[in-house]
Amino acid sequence: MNSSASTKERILTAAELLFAQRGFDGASLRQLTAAAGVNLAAVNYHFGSKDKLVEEVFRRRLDTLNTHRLAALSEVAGQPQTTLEDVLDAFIRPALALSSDGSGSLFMRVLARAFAEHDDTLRQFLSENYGHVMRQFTAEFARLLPKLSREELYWRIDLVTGALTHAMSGFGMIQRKSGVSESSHREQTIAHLVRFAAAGLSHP
Amino acid sequence: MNSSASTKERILTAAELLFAQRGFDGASLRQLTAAAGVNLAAVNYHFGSKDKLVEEVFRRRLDTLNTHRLAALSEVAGQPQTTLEDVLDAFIRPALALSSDGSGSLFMRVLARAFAEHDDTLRQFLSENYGHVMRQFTAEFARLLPKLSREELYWRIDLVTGALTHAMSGFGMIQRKSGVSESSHREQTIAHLVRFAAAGLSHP
DNA sequence: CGTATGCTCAAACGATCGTTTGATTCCCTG
DNA sequence: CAGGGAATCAAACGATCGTTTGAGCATACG
Repeated sequence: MNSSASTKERILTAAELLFAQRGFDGASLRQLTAAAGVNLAAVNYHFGSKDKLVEEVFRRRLDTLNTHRLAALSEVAGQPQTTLEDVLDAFIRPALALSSDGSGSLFMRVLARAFAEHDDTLRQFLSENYGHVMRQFTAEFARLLPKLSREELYWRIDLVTGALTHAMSGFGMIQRKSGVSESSHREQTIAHLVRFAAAGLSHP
Repeated sequence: MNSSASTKERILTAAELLFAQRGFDGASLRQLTAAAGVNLAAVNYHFGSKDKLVEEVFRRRLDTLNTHRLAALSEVAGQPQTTLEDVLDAFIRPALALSSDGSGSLFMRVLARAFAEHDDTLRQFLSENYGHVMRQFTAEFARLLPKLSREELYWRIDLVTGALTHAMSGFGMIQRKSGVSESSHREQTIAHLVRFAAAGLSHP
């Protein structure tokens, strides 16, 4: 099937699918390696352990996602004419671009699971490797919403994060009407999410 | 009968804690029964299986939660002077009352896990026992937001649901300042969530 | 050609899982 | 007080888990 791809890539792709469908505990290495068409021992050979494989699944997607997010943010951050919607667009658009890129949509489901799991090891891994992204966006939100107290801002960002994670984890299931192109459907979705988040962040 | 109810209750309480901490798959019946101080076989004796136990954990909380939500909704639904904030209060207040009631706060974490898991069996169970509540609230939202299309309304309700689930699942972790009573802290939290949800639902 | 190296393979490891069993204890009722 | 169903118990069941092993295969280099 995908015999052209490397063994590591096939494992990562199959892991992303099964982790999204059955969770990290629910997906066994035997199901996983069978779906990838590789030997059972290949996971421990190439990744060391199942936990390391989980981290690699995150790393592969988050590296590109955060690069795109920071690139988009750097184009609007600190500039006087920048609006709240611009910053939110920089945060949301790369995630939805990932969702529409082949199997990447499954990754948002995996990310939503990681949020629901309150596993300390996984949270620490995510915080260490990608906390700086949220910090940069938070700083820009604080600049654009100077009337909000720090506590109030954190509250609203947390609520927006929950809404966006919830929505984007189910994005693959939202059927677009026939006659509407993929890109225009995505643009509509981005507009929905950006307006909702802007209203939730900036309401009096 | 009384001693069996005690055993059942202790199992349910321990299950709620461990399901919130480690997930449905992650929490084993041996950890669970040890924490409850009962024999391993007690789960299968009283509930039939682990899956039935999971359903009972949901049923115990959702029965009272839904009753309180519908009771609060019936006091404001359909009346001309009712505001969007009133309906949201009827939805949010019972959930936070549950959260501050002893170990009930853990249940919101369990509920957040159930949302993240896309398990069909669990979703069907929740839909059967929970669906009519959301339908009644949705009807009232539609009445108060007549300018929104059906599709747009569903979008916003889904986003609000994600935000509230995310926030309330972490409610137990939010430290209230010293000198602030439990009830006033809860009132502040309710006010935060209601205003955020109202802004997200009703923005132009 | 010979051999070293990276990779794949079937097989087995010990641990833990949910569930079942059969004996034993408890408690209510006649 | 005696009998019987409900509840609890230790123990074991088969299945499945993540991981390890050591032999076998491939390709590249001296």
